[in-house]
Amino acid sequence: MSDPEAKNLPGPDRQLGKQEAKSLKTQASICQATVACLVEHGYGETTISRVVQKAEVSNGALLHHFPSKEHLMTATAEYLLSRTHTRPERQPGPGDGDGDNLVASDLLTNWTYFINTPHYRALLEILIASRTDKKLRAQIEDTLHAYHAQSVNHMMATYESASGREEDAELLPWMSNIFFRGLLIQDQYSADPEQQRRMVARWIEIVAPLLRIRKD
Amino acid sequence: MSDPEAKNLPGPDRQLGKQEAKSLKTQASICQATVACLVEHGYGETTISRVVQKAEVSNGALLHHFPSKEHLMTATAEYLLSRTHTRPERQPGPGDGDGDNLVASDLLTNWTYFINTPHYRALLEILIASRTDKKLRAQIEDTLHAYHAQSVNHMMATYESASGREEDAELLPWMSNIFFRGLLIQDQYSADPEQQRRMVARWIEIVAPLLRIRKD
DNA sequence: AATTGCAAACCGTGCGCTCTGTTTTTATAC
DNA sequence: GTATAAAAACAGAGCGCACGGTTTGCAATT
Repeated sequence: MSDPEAKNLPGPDRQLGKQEAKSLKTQASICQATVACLVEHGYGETTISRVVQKAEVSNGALLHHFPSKEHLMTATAEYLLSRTHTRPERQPGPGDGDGDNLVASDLLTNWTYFINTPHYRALLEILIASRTDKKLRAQIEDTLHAYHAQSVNHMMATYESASGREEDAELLPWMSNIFFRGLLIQDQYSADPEQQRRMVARWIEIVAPLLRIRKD
Repeated sequence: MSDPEAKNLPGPDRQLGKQEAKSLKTQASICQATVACLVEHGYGETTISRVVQKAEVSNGALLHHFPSKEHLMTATAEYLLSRTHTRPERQPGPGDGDGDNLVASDLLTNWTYFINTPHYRALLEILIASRTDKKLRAQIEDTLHAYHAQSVNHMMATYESASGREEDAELLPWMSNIFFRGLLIQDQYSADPEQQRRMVARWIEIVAPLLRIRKD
């Protein structure tokens, strides 16, 4: 039983005792359950008792870690964003020689592996709810603004304008995000995946020639 | 808004007695109050009691006309759609000679006087809620599908492709709608109206050359 | 007389949240 | 090492409240 658990790992991971480890584990499983409920039932029907059931923890456990529903949602949003910041990097295919195809495949990757995913759907549920739920918004808006700023910075570091307009480098990627988001909302009630794919393709076809990947 | 024991008169305006007139008036004021609540508080916080308070009617009156919250929302959606189908027709300005400007001004009109309005925001609230609220969706999806079909028809009757692709006539106006919708959702938590205006302008600038107004 | 339009008290349910108790871990004294 | 206390991690019954919806009553209209 003599376990000197003082494994001084260098870096951000400190020595974490048994309690801390278990705590983090349950928190993670609660957040995952929240994500699942958001995807399956939407924000309005995501109740604490449902999350508790899904995560197979007790009511008390959840409220112990997240003292209110807003805290739970904020934590879940941060959980999602932390798993999201490491976007899948563009994998240049064999035939991607010129800049157009690079941008196009990057945008398509963004849609396929970043936006059109359960994780992003869950995040979008929280996002949409936070527009009108004032208590939630008060809790979460700092997180969302930070994410927004980071996204914009990432875009401007990745792209530059190929159309002769400097502003396009910031505008067009962000507009793509907005369009993709609109698609995600749209498709639920007029579900035609083929039409959706065509719209994504057309959008990329239009926007890609106006951008190129920044070299430096 | 169904009329159970209709007098089966051919004309749209029938003789309506005092009760019927009062009934319609109350229904309209309830729907207007619902719209106001949706815009101000969102779907989740739009409760029956709040609508009752706003409309200055009694609880019983509301539930008499709309036997459930879903019925109320469906009726409100139909109310909004009926006021919306008569979109403001394009008013060609003095300098709108060529087709590009016609399409551009049409799209801008669509954004300014149709989408970026309280009415459309309210409709969008119902739309978004109906994705995940199953009871609401069961009530309302026929209405929404009919609206969707009508919108597409209207588009295809209005525009034709100027890019050499037939599909653009259907695709691009619909993509504009989706983009505008995404903007509407976006702006609430990263409110920058100037940026919003720039995005609308840029999108129109990109899309307008690919379309032209159908002549026949 | 019968129906409709409306008023308002009332009720059942489910939600977020509190409260109390129990077990497990950790810090401290010996 | 052992004893002990403090604290943290749960578990679960239960509470207050607001919401959607029901019921009853009544006056105006037909």
